[in-house]
Amino acid sequence: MTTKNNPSPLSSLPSPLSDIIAELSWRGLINQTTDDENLPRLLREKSWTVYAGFDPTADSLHVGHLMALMNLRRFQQAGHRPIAVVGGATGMIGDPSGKNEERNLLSIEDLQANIDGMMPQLQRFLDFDCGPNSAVLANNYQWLGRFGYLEFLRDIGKHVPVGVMLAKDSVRSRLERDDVGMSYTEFSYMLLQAYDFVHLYERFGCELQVGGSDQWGNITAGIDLARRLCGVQLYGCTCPLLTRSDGVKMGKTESGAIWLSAERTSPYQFHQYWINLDDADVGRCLRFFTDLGKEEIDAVMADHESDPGRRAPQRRLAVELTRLVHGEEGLRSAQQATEVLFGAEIHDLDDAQLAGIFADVPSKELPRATLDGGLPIIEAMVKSGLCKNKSDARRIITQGGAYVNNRRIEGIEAVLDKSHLAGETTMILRAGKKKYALLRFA
RNA sequence: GGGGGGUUUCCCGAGCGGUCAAAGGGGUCAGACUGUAAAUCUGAUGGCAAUGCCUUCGAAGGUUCGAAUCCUUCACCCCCCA
Repeated sequence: MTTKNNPSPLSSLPSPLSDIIAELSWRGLINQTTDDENLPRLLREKSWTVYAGFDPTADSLHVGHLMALMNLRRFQQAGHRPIAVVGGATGMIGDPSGKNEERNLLSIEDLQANIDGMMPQLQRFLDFDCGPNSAVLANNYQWLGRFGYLEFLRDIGKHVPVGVMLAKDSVRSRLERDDVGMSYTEFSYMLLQAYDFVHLYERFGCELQVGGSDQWGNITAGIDLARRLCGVQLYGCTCPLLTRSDGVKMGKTESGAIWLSAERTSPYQFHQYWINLDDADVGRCLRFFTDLGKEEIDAVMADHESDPGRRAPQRRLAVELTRLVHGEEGLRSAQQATEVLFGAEIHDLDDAQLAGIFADVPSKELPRATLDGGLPIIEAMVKSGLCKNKSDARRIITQGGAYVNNRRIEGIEAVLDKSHLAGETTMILRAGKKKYALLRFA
């Protein structure tokens, strides 16, 4: 996160207790609920407390977490109270749901670092100062950490039939495989999450848990436990797993996940990811990830039909999401870099533009003297990080994919000198259509 | 315990003494067309001081002028009979 803690305004709140299920439903955000019949009505009758959990598997959230986060946010906008739970305890165990092999345990230090990284990100999406439905941020280590093993077995484990646990998808799919197994530790994971739900019910009156479709088993485990332990009926609601039209998990690229932290994925890269989204996916993403209403999304998509070349929905999506995740500042720098890089041939850059670009686009600094004798283009491509070695650079140049300041370089013998500087000290290299890097000669 | 099959370049998968940096496909990358889209077409896809040199075909040795290909040992995987 580049900018401060000002979650974008929730002032445009729909009137309290609008029909949240209907809202999620037209957005395509409901995979299943535990009570299709009554939940919509119940959620209109009073303000609920709703929770979603996030295990600290990395020091940043990524696009894959966005759905659940936006869900919590929408519940808050609809007048409910969201609780974002960081899995300080559950993260120590590892959720087997959706995983096809046993995971390595994280060290306590790593876990803490991950929690520290995720907390402020979670805060961006929710409003912590809006009266009775102000968001709550919690760490389940606070209540799970103090449990003794025997105590847990007596108080919690006694109420959970193993038959039911074995029937859960997350367990069954693992047991059916003969190449991997499942440890007792991971098997127990669902009990911890089940108890989370019970605890949040007792402590905050939380009656609804939301999450991805892979969380269904864990959510229903919590509901069962609450029924046995407290004699109450809790509810669950899952959203679909988000994949792109080509089957790849949304937010995954060749080079890894798209993160929400500016250190891992710069605002520019983040912005670019959405700009480059397939036409086939962009409509869904607008519904999933933005606060835009139905009319507005329909309008943008209609615009796209009549003039696809403008790629209005991708641009709109990129703007909305970059602003939400990186703030106005991050958005501005991403847009500025985009404008310069994807514009025409680059001649003169002013300092303001440079500052914006340098923050975000991969850049390398080289001694100014490098230019005196001339810098072979092959070397420049490698030094900038655009090409992984000289053969690679040769290939790209030969095939016509190398550009300096948006002007194609012809011939692998080309040598760069001061005349190639786009500004005082900077050259803009490009490999292919959209991979940029800056070289600064200081 | 006995018998058989396998391990190949990012992945799948051919090759079974020289013509093998290794077919084919997938992926990836670049180009053309477009729209920083998709589809399609074209090309590239071990490295380097580059018409040559070096490293690669599970690991280590060996045979040979020459080994991914043959032999030996080891490791891992699969199948069949116990």
